[in-house]
Amino acid sequence: MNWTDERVELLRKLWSEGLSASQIAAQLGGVSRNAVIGKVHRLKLSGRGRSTATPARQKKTAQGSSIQKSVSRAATTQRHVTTSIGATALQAQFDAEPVARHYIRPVENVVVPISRHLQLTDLTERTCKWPNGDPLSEDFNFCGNEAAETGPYCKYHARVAFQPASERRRSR
DNA sequence: CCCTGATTCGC
DNA sequence: GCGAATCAGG
Repeated sequence: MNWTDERVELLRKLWSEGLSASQIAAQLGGVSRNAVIGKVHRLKLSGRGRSTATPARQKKTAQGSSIQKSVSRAATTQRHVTTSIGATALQAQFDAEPVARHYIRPVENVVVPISRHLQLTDLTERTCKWPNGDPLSEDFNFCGNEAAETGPYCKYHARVAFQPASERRRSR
């Protein structure tokens, strides 16, 4: 899979929108999240808004090769920045979301991979059975992507179904 | 355990 | 340039 102009453009867009590398990889298709991250770095747009302010690291010993123990941590200008990180009150303002407002909400804030339009009769044991839309509606369909052995859903839908806590960390 | 991005390095 | 493997952290 090459990085065509369109794909790079999409990558840029999604990345700037704050999507995670794995999500972007899922949308682009045919690439791993590592590929996305690698590309992001190559494009020099690693620092997005913020989220994982991971400090530069320096390790890694190639795969079972030489053991480079670079112990160069001497010249570290220690600065005691008086970070006044507001121990922000946990009470954020929760917008009261009337359930009856716009009830046809797109399911999740998580971007779904390809989302095919499979009908109920098209489902097999290996297809993700994540429902899209209103079951009573005509355009109701299923994800249909490859489902994991661990469940009826594909990797991404399984995530949105079972782990809302993990990613709620990052503020959209 | 799940996930995230960051880095290195062989290709 | 590409991305798997790995690392480091939440």
